Amino acid sequence: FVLYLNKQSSAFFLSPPRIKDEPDEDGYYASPKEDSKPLKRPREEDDDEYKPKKIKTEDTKKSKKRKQEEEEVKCETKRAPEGDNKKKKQKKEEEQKWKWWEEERHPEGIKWKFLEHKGPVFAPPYEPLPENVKFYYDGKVMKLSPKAEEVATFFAKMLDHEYTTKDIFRKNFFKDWRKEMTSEEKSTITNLSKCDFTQMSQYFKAQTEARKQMSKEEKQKIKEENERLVKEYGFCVMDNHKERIANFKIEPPGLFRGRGNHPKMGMLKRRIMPEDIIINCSKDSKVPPPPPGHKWKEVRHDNKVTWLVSWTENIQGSIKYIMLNPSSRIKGEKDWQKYETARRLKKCVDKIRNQYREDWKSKEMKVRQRAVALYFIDKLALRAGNEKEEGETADTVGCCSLRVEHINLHPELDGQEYMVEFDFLGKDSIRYYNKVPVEKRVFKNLQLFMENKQPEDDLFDRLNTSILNKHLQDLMEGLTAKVFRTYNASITLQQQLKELTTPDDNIPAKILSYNRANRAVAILCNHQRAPPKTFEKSMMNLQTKIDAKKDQLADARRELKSAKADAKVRRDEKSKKTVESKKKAVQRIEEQLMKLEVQATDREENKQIALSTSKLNYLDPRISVAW
DNA sequence: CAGCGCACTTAGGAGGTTCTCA
DNA sequence: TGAGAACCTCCTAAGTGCGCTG
Repeated sequence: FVLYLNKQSSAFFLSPPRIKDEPDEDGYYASPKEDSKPLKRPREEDDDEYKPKKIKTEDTKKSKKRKQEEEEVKCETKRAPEGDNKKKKQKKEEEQKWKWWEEERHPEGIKWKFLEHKGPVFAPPYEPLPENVKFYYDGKVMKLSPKAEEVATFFAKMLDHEYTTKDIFRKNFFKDWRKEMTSEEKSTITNLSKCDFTQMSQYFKAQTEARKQMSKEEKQKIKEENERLVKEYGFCVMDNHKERIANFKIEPPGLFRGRGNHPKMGMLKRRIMPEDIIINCSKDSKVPPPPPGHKWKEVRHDNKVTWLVSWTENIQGSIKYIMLNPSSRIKGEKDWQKYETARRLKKCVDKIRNQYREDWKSKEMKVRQRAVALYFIDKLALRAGNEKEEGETADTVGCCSLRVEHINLHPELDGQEYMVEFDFLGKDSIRYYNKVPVEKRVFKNLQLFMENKQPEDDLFDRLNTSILNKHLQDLMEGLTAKVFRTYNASITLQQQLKELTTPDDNIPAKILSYNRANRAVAILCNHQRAPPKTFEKSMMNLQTKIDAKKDQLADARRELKSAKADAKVRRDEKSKKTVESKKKAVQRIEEQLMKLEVQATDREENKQIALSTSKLNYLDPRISVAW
């Protein structure tokens, strides 16, 4: 079953249950028996460590003992006298007793004690085009300076992409390209439309093709070379453990590809040099040397953060980081904490729901807006919706940043009362479109919030994420808007799995059920994907197969019928046997048909839905394991 | 309490690799 | 065995949320 889960969540299967991982009163996270044993994480300094194949289980006695100890800690906490400060202090002490596999936990805020790494891998230097690949301006051959040529190749490589037809993209690109030109080039090249990149484009296409056509040995060689690079730079040592680094390669230069309608699309992402790089490692480690003839921007020793390398990117001026792989302790632990917070929310979510329902009646506008927004976040799993700088990014919104133009109120629609129609672009400019019936009070409140406002005005003008999260913090320690998404995603999976699966289903049916449960979550979270380019065709192929199977089935049935009739007349062993084999054939074909139909359903339902994001980030893996 | 910087999580697309089935 | 589908990994953009400052 582990195969159905993304490998990147694998840290979970290896993490010892530090507090009781037992089902609560509703059977939430009911674990199989084996699950209660602590699982040992192989810690040899092994090249394969990041994808451990064997999971050793610790001996049961020891685990029982540990469990008892943890239980005692818990009980003590429970018996502890009330009083916030004391409670908090005790909680901190309790936290300090937790272990990440027989290890001391760091004091709060400290992320590591020792960190050593080899530094980043820089993008390969630019290789000038061969002489025979020409660039034409206004129909005439033109030899570009290396710098201008490099930037031109970025554009040429994207020529087939829709991006290069967009006005903003072209404008931004041309502006930044001109900055890289010599004054001579600048005076000649004044119009992008007169630039002919086709030879460059063809050259790169030929290269891609050649790469595809390479022999097995050559491909193997490249693969080995990559593996060597990973071996050398892809790992670091953090607190006695060798850990895999997620992105040890510095992003190569290129043209910025924003998502959606991004005002900066096409701008030049400049090459990152060692002089841009900040190295973070521990004082007592071997500091990675900068490339010969270069210097780092800075070397620091900050153990309150998890990153190894950072630099400032030139498009938005934001900081980029090199951090560890999801299989690392530091990421896995954080991930686990996230799901534990979601589990804590489960315990008080009813109270919170009652509270926000009460708040819909509040005399204070601010409180009402907060309550309605929270209702949306809870019911529809919307994102928080931080403010963003206007004109710097694509125009997308979340809950708190919804504008009047993003919703439509229908007192009645499709035979239902109090319908709200949402239509806005969310993260990554993915459209959120949904029609939902809401409670009358919510509907009336929305009417109130929209009164005397322009379409481009904020729906929740007295609210932002910081106000909302401060309120949530008061309701439960560690509660923020995003916790609702995690909680509702995981609980939906659990409920759907329970509802959709029957123990005696066959395997394809169970897979379909699991995918359907996963799909319910993906729909809730609005995780979409572009339908595969060959979707229609592949669907048609499948349908042809199904039709053929159906014909085959009809034939087989007919044959069975005639065999039966035959057997009735002849009454001999041979004809009886024929009937039996024909029967089996019908059965087999029926099964095959069923399998195909299940496949078709699964694929059709999955056309525009991406299951991976929820699997990776929202579904507590323990639910899947338990199922 | 606004505004900003920083750190970290969540996201879809591209493109390569592996699997499946006729 | 080969084509096409499915899957996986990498890449990097785009979110969330916290803490500091004035």
